[in-house]
Order: sequence, then structure tokens, then C-alpha cells
Amino acid sequence: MELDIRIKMNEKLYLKNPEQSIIGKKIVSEGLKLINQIGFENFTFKKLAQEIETTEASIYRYFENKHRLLVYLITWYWSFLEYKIIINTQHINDPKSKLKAIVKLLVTEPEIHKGELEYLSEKEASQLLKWEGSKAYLTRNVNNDNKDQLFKPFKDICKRISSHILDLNPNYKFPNSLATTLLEMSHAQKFFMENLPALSESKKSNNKHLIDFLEDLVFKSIEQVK
Amino acid sequence: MELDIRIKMNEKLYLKNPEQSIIGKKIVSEGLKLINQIGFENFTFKKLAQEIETTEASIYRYFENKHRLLVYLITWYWSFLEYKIIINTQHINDPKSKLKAIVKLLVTEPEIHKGELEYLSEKEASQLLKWEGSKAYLTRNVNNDNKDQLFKPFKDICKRISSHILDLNPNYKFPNSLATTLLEMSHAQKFFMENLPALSESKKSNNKHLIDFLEDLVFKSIEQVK
DNA sequence: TACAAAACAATAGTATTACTATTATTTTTT
DNA sequence: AAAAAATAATAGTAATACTATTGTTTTGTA
Repeated sequence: MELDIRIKMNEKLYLKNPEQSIIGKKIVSEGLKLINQIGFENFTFKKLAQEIETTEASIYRYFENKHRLLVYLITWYWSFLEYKIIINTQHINDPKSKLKAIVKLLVTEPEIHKGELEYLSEKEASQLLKWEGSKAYLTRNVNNDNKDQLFKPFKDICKRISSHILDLNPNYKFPNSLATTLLEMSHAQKFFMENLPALSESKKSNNKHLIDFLEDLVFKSIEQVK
Repeated sequence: MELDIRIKMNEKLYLKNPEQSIIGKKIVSEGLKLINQIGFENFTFKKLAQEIETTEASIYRYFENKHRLLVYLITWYWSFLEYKIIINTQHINDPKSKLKAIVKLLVTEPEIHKGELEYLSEKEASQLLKWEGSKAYLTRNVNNDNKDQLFKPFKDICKRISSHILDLNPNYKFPNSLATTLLEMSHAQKFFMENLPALSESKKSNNKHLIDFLEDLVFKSIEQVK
């Protein structure tokens, strides 16, 4: 499968569309890498400017501040994930197999593409989600950001998973809560595994084990008692 | 029940024990309130100094930086929560009732104590956990912080819940993962409910509904298929 | 009680960060 | 080829994060 998706980004995310210029694309793609390298707290536009050989002020013409860039990157990846889910599961009819495929897609960390055609690296983006994902919404600005529809991509995946849950069991009472639990835990548990291993069952980063846990969690919750 | 617990804090958390002076206690208690008011990103030691009528430099003699203060506050609350769990569930013998009591304690947001004897407000601390909790560990410093045992209180609660899970079903394969899911979701779902309501079932902040969801999640996962 | 030692807090800084107003340059349109 | 529009760089400011040094209390001991 080769994906080269042009994802329509929310216009409130930027001052100037970074996809429309070389420097803009560099801000986004190298910004992603640099945040992963040094962490969001240590990341500054000045450091990024040095990296891509431009000036701080030029970056500010594209993004209001570094938090907006973070939200841009995270929502890009959420949208990307939804496309990936759509493409990889549309041929599956059985709702249970569909959910299993989604769990696998959420957990599996992508390998680097040989071609690396896309200007944003999927692997880097999944890394970013794991380390900085919740910082996108854990801000005093959530309500305004939410009014600007910035979290729509996250809500869309949530709704999609939610609807598959209801396909399996129309009487299940908490489809949205279960969907967000699945979405959040698919990266949070990876973080625990890798960084606070006492909190996790599998000692090594073992996706199989995490997939088993999440499938167990989801299907035991959903399945109707006969 | 009246709790006036002296929680032994990890000495690596501070440069100078804030419990040993009036100004130290003020830093911690007013720091908690100020972070809740303006959010961790906007919080600075200078603003806190103005609030408690001291100087920035004095605060730096107690805490290396604002992140250390955050970890201090969050781990204090984790420890507090474990004590609360111990006291409120030691009389319960049935492991299922015990887990139910724990879920309720995790979800229920405390009212303000009439007396307000403790120098740290439980209500404020639970608010802090909801908004800033994961920022305590989502840092490039996790590994060092972990080596310094800073996250022990979190691990202790996790282990306790985990052991109750195994009491109920010794064959359950993911007790730690389920425990951390419960711990994280008990505040994350509240955050979604209050700030991104499309992601949640209950339209209003309704604890009953969240308790139902978490109990459903936990017990369906644990219970042995007969 | 007196005086030194230790503990503590405030002053006054520096380097970095976050951000902006203005100017300069390039590109596009006519 | 000139005018208009788009783009980027220069050169700043205010706030933040932190520290070295000095000044002030408190405490322990003679």
C-alpha cells in the first residue's frame, strides 16, 4: 500500500499555509523531528530556525506559536490515522475483524517508508503522539481550540470506532468512552512499557502483548452476555 | 473521616524541604492553586512569588524548577490517594466490593473540607491531576526521574489495584495494564466530559455515569468466563 | 548574654525565550 | 518594465528561567 494523502488541514491552525512554500514544509517536517529529538518543552522556534537555516521571524509568519505547530502536527497524524484505518478496513465486513484491524493499526509503529515521499514522516508522527499527544489538548485554550474545530480529526476517529462498537453490540452503553480509552491507551501503554516498565506487563516493547490487552479489554466490554 | 496525613515526600523532589518553613508551605499550597488558576504553561515562579509576597530567588532555593514543583504536587496527591484508599477499603473483605470502592474514590471529586486543616487542598490537587497529571511524566527526564523513584507513589497505587484484580481472578493476564488504564481514565474521561463533550457519553459532568463505565470495563475484563 | 556559625531570604544581575514592528527583497501581475 | 503583492530578514522588546552575591535572621554554644 502506498499512501500519499493530501490532508486538508484546519485553516485556524496556521497564519500562512505551510504546504504552499518550501520553507513552510520544512518548518513542519523538521519541526516534527526536532520536537521528537529534544522534547516539546525544550523546543523553540529559534532552534528550529537554525536547523532549517531561516530566521525565527519567518517561522512566526506561519505559526502563531509552538503550541499551534504541535496541534498542527498531532491533528495531521490523527487525520492520517483515520485515512489509514479507512483504507485498510473498508474491505472487511465482519465488525469484530474490523475492530481488531483498527487496534492493530493504532498500536503498530510504522517503519520508515523506503520512498519517504511524504513530507511528514509517519514514524516520527507516531512518536510525537506518544510523547506529546495529550499536550495538544491539556491547555487552558481547549475550549477555544475546540470551538475552532481543531480536535475534529480526533473526534472523527472516535466516532468511527464508536460506530463499529455499536455494530457489534447496539446495546453497549459507553461506545465513545470506550473508543477514547482505546485511542489514548494505545499510545499511553506504549509509553509506560518503554519508560516506566514496572507499570506494564511486558518487559520489552512487545506490541503483541499490548494488542492482546486492548483486544481483550474492548471485546469483553462489548460482547453481549448470552 | 478526618485525614491529616503527613506524607513522606521523596527528598530528590526538592532542594530544601518546603514543609519545614512557612514560606515553603506557602510555595507548595499557593503554587497548587496558582497552577490550577492559570495553567502550568503560564505559571512562573515570579508570579507565585508576587502572590505569596516573597521573591523568585527564594522559591528557587526550594525547588530546582517549576516541573519539580509539579511532580512534588502530583506525587503528593498520588500518595494521598493511596492512603485514602487504604483507610476506606481496609474493612472490606470482598475483593469486588473493594475494587468498586476504589473506582468510586478515584472518580469522586472531593468537596472542600470545612476545617481545611491540611496545608494542601485535596480538591485543588484532584483538579491538578486532571489538567496537568500526565505532564509530570511526559518529559525527556522520565528516565532520570524514574531512577530517583519519583513515580513510586503512582506505581504503588498501581500495584495495589493490580493485586486486587488478581484476587478476583488469578488468571487475568494484564493486571498492571488494566490498573493504569483505570488510573489514567478516571481523570482523562472527566477531562473529556468537561472540555470535549462530543467524546463522552454523559453530557453533563456526571460521576455516576463514569463510575458505571469504569466498573463495566474493569469487571467485564476481570471476570472469569464460567 | 554574647558571638560565631549556620540557615535563610533578598538584590541584582545574565542568558534565553517568545514575540513584533519595520525594512528589505523577491515574485507576480499588468 | 513598473507597480503591486508576497515573502523573508533585521533588529528590536518584554518576559522567563535561572544564578552569584550580599544581607539578614536564627540558632547553638561559651
